[in-house]
Amino acid sequence: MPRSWKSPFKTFGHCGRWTQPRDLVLGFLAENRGHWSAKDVYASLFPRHPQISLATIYRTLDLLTRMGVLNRLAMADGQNRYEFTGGPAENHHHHLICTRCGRIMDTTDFVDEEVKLIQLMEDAIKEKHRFVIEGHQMTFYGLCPACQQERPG
Amino acid sequence: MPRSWKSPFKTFGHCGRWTQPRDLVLGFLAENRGHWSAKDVYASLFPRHPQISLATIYRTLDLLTRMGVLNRLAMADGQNRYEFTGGPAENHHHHLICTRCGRIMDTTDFVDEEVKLIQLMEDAIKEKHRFVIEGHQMTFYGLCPACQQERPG
DNA sequence: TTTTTAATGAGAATCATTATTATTTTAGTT
DNA sequence: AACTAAAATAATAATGATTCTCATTAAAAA
Repeated sequence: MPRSWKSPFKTFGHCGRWTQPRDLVLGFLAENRGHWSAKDVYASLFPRHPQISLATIYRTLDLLTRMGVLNRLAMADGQNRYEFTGGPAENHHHHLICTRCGRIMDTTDFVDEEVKLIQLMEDAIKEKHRFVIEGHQMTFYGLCPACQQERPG
Repeated sequence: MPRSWKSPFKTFGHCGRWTQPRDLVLGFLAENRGHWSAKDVYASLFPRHPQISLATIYRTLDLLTRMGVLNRLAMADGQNRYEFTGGPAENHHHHLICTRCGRIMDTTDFVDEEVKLIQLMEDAIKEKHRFVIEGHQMTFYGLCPACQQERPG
């Protein structure tokens, strides 16, 4: 029986079989840039695809992360969140996390300067700690605009 | 009844009542610099203080984090880890996390340059995103020396 | 010492994630 | 298009970290 769906994402590297659930999960994350939990993805797919199981969402998010297509963010509340990695151009950004409401914002400020410094740091770390670096993350913690109002001085 | 223990940590700011479990938890983290999970702390205290409950460890780690005495690290495996914040001098470091075995190493390379850049970034972020920054974290992911040997190619 | 009330211990409950297993699909082959 | 072997899935149980509940204990103040 022929498939009833077409994938625009089959060009990704080897990942076993490309199935409809995998396609839907990746499609959601590629088309909705942001930082999504497994439950977010599940809830977004549920109306049109109620048969897809939460376990499959987890498996797929893990697979796509291992493939480098998604980026996993460990949050202090114990939920992981995932974001579409994108091409090299849009790839490089960092996060602002509100310590009050948990909101995550992206920032791309001073990327050029940062890339230069990171390069220096990575070389030094490789030399000194014999640690081979594959990636890095910068996270700023503080208060988002909405929460600044609500917290007493 | 007089207390049977003396705290060297009573100088910390307001935190309600300073109790023996709180003292023991803080004592452990202050004297054993590293990145410890709640269970690590529980296991370390158990031999001499088996009556202290895991729930109290969690409550205390959270309290000390909110006080700024500890720093909470969210790990991808869903476990939080805690480190003693220390004074301003030793305060500033970042983490190397091995993506294979989970080992965490500290690094203090290029702190001066990094502090300068971070200051620029924070100002820009405050201006542009109206986000008030209280702290930041840099994390490098890669392979620790031991795991470089074991991973093929 | 008495009193007030925050903090604790024990264990149940919750929440995110992973494992199990029978069934369904994919993708390659006729 | 049908056949087949292996991979992936759905459903649900199991796990593991963390939080909650509540009766009891202990800290700090009077």
